[in-house]
Amino acid sequence: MVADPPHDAAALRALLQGDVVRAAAGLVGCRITHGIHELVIVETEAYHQSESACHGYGGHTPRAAKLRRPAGYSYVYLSYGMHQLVNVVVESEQVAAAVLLRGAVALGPGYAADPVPGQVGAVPGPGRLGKALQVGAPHDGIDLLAGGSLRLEPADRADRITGRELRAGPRIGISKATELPWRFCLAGSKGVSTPRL
DNA sequence: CATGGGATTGACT
DNA sequence: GTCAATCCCATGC
Repeated sequence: MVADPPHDAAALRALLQGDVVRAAAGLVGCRITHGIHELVIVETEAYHQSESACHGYGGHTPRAAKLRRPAGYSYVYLSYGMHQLVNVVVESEQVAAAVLLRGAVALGPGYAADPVPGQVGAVPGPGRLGKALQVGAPHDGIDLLAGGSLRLEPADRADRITGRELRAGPRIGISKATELPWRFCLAGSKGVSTPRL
């Protein structure tokens, strides 16, 4: 499997409006920015209401409603009482689905722009990603495609992600629907959490 | 209304 | 490898 992230805003929006699994694969290589904090996404997981590991599984609960936002909105929630996990809501408002951002490589102040092997600024793990981005509860429900302070951006050609090897495997830290290979990561990136694929 | 289990991580044995 | 920290929310009485 080869990484092929969108390189312009229209392609990014179209990706997010489509299938959640393809969106998860396509977000690897895209950037997420919050003020001066800028990350290249290197690991993601797909979650869909049709499978039991998803927060939107099994009906219309308050939590599930957060996954039924328009494509491109954020879903940020507290895990284990201490980690802010960042998701990008995808597909339509009729469907509860989102992509969890699990790993990244930091750009910007103090970091070297080197998303692939040997890099500085690795941000492996969803908890670390939320912290590196400095997001929390106030950032839940934000339109990430609206050009605000917290925003999702297409892949930058300079990052040289397109064409690199993308690996798929089972999702991490869940006990249900573990058979689905819905975790995606950029091979060889130190921004990928353990266990590496 | 009370309870228990996480889409985790870092420190410690 | 094991464990605690810490809180939202789904589930069950």
